[in-house]
Amino acid sequence: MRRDAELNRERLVAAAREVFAERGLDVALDAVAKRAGVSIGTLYNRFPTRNDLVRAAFADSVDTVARLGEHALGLEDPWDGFVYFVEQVSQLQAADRGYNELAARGVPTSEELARGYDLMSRIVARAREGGVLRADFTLEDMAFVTWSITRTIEATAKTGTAVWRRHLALILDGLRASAAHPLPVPPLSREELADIYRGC
Amino acid sequence: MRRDAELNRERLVAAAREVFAERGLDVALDAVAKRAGVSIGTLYNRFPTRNDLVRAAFADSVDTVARLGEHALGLEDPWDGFVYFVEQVSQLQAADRGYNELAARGVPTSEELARGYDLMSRIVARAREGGVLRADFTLEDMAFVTWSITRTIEATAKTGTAVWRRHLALILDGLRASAAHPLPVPPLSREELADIYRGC
DNA sequence: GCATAAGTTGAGGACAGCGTCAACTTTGCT
DNA sequence: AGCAAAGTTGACGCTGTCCTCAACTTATGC
Repeated sequence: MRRDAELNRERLVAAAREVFAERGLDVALDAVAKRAGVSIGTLYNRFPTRNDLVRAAFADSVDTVARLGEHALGLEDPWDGFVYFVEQVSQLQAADRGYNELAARGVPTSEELARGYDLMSRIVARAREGGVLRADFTLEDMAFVTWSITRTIEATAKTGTAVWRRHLALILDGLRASAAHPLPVPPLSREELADIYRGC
Repeated sequence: MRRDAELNRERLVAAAREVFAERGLDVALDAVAKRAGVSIGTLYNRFPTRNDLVRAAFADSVDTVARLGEHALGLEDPWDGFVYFVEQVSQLQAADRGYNELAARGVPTSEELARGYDLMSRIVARAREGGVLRADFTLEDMAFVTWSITRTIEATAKTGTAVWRRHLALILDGLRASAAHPLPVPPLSREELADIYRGC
């Protein structure tokens, strides 16, 4: 790739990060091109679909989450690890509208999801086996947590305080083994969830 | 109002109900006009803004919810009443995409909200005083419940089973007094919530 | 039955976002 | 320096939705 092309690519990704964070994933792409100081044609040349751009813009968020997951697994108490992970990810979502929307809708690619799946799977399993997380809670149920927080962050974005923390605390209280009452319906299957995130 | 005008009005409202239920509140309005068998001009003549149409279309949903609320208050056990109400409203949401979106965004009018507020207020207070609903749960916290379910219904709409029931059960488990751990942040104030639903 | 107010119609202007492509500019190799 | 390949540009056509309004149709009271 030519040097100027590489530079423009970087500018575009940086601009996309900013614009997505401020205005969400559905912004008009000219806004990104404009902020990058590059023509719309160049944007399309480099990123033929909006998704290509989204993926590029959030590539390092994926890394961040992976790091958070590793750290969570490093904490001695499994429940603390679980809580830590959920809280930190929610924090990321609260700070970045684009990332929040991404968490709600899912990325239309399974590549990096697989990585996150494995990590979360371990965090959940460990917490469950530790005995504090309720026994009937599955990895797929994490989607409920994410979706919930996602919506509350969205709705309360303009509020001064981080009210989502209150919501999250209420949710977590329902996930403790000590709070558990029988659940009426089986969890989503892995395929169902994958379909949802893929948009089928 | 002339007889034909009245008829067209009814047709439009009926069409709006159907179309909103199927495709959400953001459908192109020609779709509604078309289904009503009426020209787009007539639609705009009768309902100058989209909101006017939405309000008309969901007028009786508001009544339904009121009836559910009354019934909930009639149940002897306060907690059962609370659960009944939340479940039934969620059911309505699951059956009608438009209503689900309405619950998520709020109606840009405070008229009928006031009525719902009063009713929910009583349901929540009674359950709290009954001792099963946690003492630190406020009316405003109900928004968290609604938002959560709203999102899950949306995401899992194409799924065969009513997975939202599982999500709701998890939520409810966190609302019991026996599950309560201290909450980190004060609830939304009534004004904050009103602003959110009004879209400020 | 006729006049007139009430109501309807749908073509069309305004707008916003998408994505393309032929003409132009820049890079970097020789 | 010269040149081919790589890259950039932005005006433009397309699509979809909104909303209006001048011309037309219909209901109703007399």
